[in-house]
Amino acid sequence: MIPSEDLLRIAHWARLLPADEIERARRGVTLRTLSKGGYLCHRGDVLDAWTGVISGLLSLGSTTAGGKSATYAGLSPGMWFGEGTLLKNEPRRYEVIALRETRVAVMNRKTFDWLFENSVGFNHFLLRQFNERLGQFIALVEHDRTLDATARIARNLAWLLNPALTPSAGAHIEITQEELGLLSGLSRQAANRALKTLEEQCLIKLERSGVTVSDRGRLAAYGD
DNA sequence: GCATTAACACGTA
DNA sequence: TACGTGTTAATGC
Repeated sequence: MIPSEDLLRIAHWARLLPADEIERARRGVTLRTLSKGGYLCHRGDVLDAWTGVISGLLSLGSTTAGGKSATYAGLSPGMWFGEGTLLKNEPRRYEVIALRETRVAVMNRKTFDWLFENSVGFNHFLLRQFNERLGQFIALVEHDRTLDATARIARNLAWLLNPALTPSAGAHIEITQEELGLLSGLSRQAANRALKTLEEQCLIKLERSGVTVSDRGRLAAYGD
């Protein structure tokens, strides 16, 4: 259980809810810290919770039988995820790993179900989030085969800062080039080259342990 | 050709 | 000192 002020700070969707629903929500949320490399869940786990990233960075991906790992998306502060698994009541299909020490907020299933059944504001948020994710998925199947390293980095960066999913995030994100490489399936060196290319085109500004995006629209459409 | 790993130099927290 | 970054060299598909 966490105070209402904390919930409002870490969960932008809470602002869509009336006071009584915020009260209900905060009672079902606990905080947890994952250390670097730690698993939030493995593939096949039944994780009975909905999760929000407070600080740090998570990667969502899978590992093949051969031990090869693939990352599908980064989860940055402000993002909430896992609703698909909860609504379908099935095991997690992916694994979620902390790329660095990460604070998460965990909402238990009972609370999630109650909000889903009773809160109009909560459902508006879920629908909006589904819509945004569907848009990303469509873009992925449309262009994935032809994307080069620079475009993959550009897309991952744009996704991490999607204002519909992380309205609290500005144009700046704290992420190392190595972490961006992990998310994009590239080595640190290749990620560095791709980022330099994007910086030369004035789409981003590189900083130590961070990137500031100057033109998110062009970044998201890079390579199209 | 483009990506990967390994290695090293450099600046900063 | 440890870490993030920028670069180069050797190697693989």
